[in-house]
Amino acid sequence: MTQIKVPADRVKELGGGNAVSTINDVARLAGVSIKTVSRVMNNEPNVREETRTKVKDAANLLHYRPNLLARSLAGARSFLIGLLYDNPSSSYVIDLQSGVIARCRESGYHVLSEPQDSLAPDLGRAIASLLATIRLDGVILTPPLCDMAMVLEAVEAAGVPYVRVSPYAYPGRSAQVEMDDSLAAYKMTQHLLGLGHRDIGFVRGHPEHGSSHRRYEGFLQAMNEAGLTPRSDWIKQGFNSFASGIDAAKALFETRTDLPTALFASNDEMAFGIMAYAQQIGVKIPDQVSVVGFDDTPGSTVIWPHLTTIRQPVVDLAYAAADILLSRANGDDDAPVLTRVSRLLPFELVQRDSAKSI
Amino acid sequence: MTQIKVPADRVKELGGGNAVSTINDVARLAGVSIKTVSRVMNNEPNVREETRTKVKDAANLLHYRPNLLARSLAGARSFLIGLLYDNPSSSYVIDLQSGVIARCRESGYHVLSEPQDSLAPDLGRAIASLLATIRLDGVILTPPLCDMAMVLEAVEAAGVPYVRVSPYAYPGRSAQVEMDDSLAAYKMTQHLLGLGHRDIGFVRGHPEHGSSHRRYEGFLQAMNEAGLTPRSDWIKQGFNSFASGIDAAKALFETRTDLPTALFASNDEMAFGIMAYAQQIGVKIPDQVSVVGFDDTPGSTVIWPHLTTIRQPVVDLAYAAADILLSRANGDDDAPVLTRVSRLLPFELVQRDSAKSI
DNA sequence: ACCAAATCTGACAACGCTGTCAAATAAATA
DNA sequence: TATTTATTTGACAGCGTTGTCAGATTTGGT
Repeated sequence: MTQIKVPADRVKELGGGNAVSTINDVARLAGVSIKTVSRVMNNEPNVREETRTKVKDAANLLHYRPNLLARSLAGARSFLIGLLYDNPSSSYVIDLQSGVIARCRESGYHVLSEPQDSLAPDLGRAIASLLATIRLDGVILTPPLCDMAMVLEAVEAAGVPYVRVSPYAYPGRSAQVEMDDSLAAYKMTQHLLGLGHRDIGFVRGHPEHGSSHRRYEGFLQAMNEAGLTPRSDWIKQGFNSFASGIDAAKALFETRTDLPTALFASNDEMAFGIMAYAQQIGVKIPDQVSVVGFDDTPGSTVIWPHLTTIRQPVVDLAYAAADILLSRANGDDDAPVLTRVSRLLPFELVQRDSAKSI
Repeated sequence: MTQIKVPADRVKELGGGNAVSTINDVARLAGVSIKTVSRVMNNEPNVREETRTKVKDAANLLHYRPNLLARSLAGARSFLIGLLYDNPSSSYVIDLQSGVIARCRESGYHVLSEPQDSLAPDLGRAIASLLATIRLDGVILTPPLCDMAMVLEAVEAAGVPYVRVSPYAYPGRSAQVEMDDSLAAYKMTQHLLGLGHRDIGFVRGHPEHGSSHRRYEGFLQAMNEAGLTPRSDWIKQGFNSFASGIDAAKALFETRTDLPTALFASNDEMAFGIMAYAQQIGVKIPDQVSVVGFDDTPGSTVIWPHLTTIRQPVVDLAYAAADILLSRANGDDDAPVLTRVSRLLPFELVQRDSAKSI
């Protein structure tokens, strides 16, 4: 296979040693021009098969890896994707990051993690500055950043393609990936109904969060379709935190007699709060009250009983987001339609032990 | 202040428009050479104050940001730090990442997050390849990667400075940051002792994990110093998982009569398992048995009662690791001593509700 | 065997910046 | 004032790639 006839010791001299070898080393060893090496490394057409193997062999011999920075500078692509986020839960961010990185690796891309302060007044400038400093091939925006005009404007002004994950503001303004929060809440409610529950309470999520409204809608719809009208004193406003779950539980359980048989919390954290409080005052879960959450955070298998909840496909969402960016960056550049694609990913209702039939 | 006399419309023509402006635009606008602009942007000495402001004004006017990629290619630094990790818990990784990013931002650096598969046989090659592709200015290695010979060799071969976070293998081989696991376990045990406990059990951590041994040592030392000999049937081997915590609890609580009054789990996850099982079989925590953990994972304030545990300064550790790298990269390049520095950071015993006095 | 059309290949100029070194200018000294 | 010395500036050559375009080679059709 190795068709190169070069004295073995020449290899070292050409860069096989400690220093990283460059395209020039490979070209010299293979006896071709650097441009041809470039063609081979980028799988470009119009290279004779014989030449191609010659170059590949030389590259392998020298452990040659094209320098990403040089490629970016010379070419149109930077092989860098930016992930902009602002702190939601750590597991959310990590899942997001895993998904993005997984997809990026498939295409030789790398990921720059750039947490931002969504409360900073100069957020727009910070992002503009970032994008001016590093010409990213794409940016992935997550809540709450993906719903902020300032952010969208900065990214658009820089002309960098972007995808939003689970956005709720400015629909249709960009490509996006999401799951159907409303349907998931609908299904969860149906699940509770199927378990025989009729007296179902709901703890609403943070009103600033788009998904909170969608989840509540899904709940209402399922109830309506079952011919049930939720009791208003069993609907509580929470703020997605453990503490607000406790508060909601306090209010809900005030009268120790007139209790709902099931409680649907708009996110896991609040469900944890409810369960903690219930345990404190001796309300048995799920025997007296079934509790379900939403998100499937790591805590849901730590708490006892394990929480029945909705698993968001965060990794997949992130993978899909990166995929949109990369298939645009690699393949058809002339597919502006892709810019506005929207992908809807399936969720999963994971049944554990915090809800049981009545 | 603005000493530039250029017709306003010229600004646009020079790059104030949509396109990102380059060092050439600034040089032209300021009426100096690009080298002088470079000097100003890098805060190099030997530039007249007048010239400096002239350049700065021009740069501001054009919203000029030096292109990181070009800087890397031309200069000796890449302004990129790599964070290599392999999945421990998501909160651990996120904390790590936050700390690294925080420090990097102070110096205009960016972070490449590069999860690795520590079980992959070609891990060394993967890392070598990464380092050949992107000339990183430094790499941060976390457990378990920081204890693998293959990894260290790859990084050393590439000649990239690196810092290890909480390593246990190959002491002294590199710069490192860590906390004193042994001392922390010692203090926690003393805390339990101070609460009046004498019958203390211990659930050991994963034997492959260096910190597991240190934590156990700290426990033993405190017990010894108190003149106590731990009962061997109250020492259980766990594997850092929730499930192994349950298993340990099962064994420990088998005889419902002869129970320890306190249980020290080598990590939070196992403590959660213990608490879950205890709750199941009706053992009251902390009334009958006090339980403490180690790590202060997010779950510890979700579980009820909230867990008394040791807070690892993960963010600070990561910050310190990046700091070592950056002070080397920026300041004294001729400080090879720095290469082997070791920083020990303080932990914190956080008292919550899962342990009470006897 | 000859010419046009494909198919390969290479020279060379970017990309945007930093490093080197020499030239120009200002300050200090005699 | 004439020199020497320190300070400030700029020209220019890279850094390791890709893009452009022209030249060389092969292929296909008579």
